[in-house]
Amino acid sequence: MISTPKAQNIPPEHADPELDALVREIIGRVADKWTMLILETLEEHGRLRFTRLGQLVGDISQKMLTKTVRQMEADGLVVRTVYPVIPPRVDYELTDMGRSLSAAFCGVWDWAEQHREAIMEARRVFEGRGEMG
Amino acid sequence: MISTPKAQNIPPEHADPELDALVREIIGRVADKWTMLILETLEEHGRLRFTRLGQLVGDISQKMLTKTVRQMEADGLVVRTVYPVIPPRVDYELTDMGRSLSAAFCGVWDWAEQHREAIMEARRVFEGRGEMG
DNA sequence: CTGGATCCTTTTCGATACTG
DNA sequence: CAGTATCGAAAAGGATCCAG
Repeated sequence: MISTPKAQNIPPEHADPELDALVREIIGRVADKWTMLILETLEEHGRLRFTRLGQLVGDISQKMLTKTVRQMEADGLVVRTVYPVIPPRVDYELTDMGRSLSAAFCGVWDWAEQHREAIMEARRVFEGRGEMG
Repeated sequence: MISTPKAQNIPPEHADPELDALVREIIGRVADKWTMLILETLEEHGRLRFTRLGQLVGDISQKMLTKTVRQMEADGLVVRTVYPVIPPRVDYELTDMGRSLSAAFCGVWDWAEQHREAIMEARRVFEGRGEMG
């Protein structure tokens, strides 16, 4: 690990180490492939059942779907509604906070779509220079 | 893995499976904790040397810093400048594309800062309900 | 100083089997 | 249907040593 000597000239607004650590932790959870995909799917399709959500997300294992959606529920991004019926039925839906995060991620999705060709080209150039494996 | 039967009513603009896969792959790479932190650090501080970049990013090992920054270079997000001096000096700087991605992520950083209290509260409530380990 | 190479631990993830 | 439990493969990540 790289040593951080004294954190010298940090601007006052970024000075609080605990707050910064919390924001980092949140980013670490939310800036996740599956979280983003599930967020987008629920934003687009609204309330969904477990299996249907998995189908629409795409290549996600049931294990990761369960885990991610639970974490999102714990963070207040989705609400989980269990119907006491047989066979069981569980619906997932974004909260207002979940929708606001989805909106915040819109810029990243747009960026990815708009720059996909430039990225492919950059990779070709990099490959051609013979660097990396 | 959850089976995706036929992908029935997908809107035409999201129909291309190859394009969608590519955008997904890009999201998978940029929606990464280290990538976001390095992006932010370079956006805020401008051109930086390897060690200094690591210090400013924070708790990152040299291995992950090297790996992430190489990947970002391959994708055209940063330029790496090697000075033929002893001891060696290598500078990292965002490209225009890197800066545009940083801008796209701004909304997510703002979201994390603005909702940190709501998230903590949601976690307390969830914990109190006794769900999850 | 900037990493590459190596070893080792931890975490992630998928596949499978099983339950209410 | 909506999970939980478990196993093993694979990837992420850290620590250390070494070279140009």
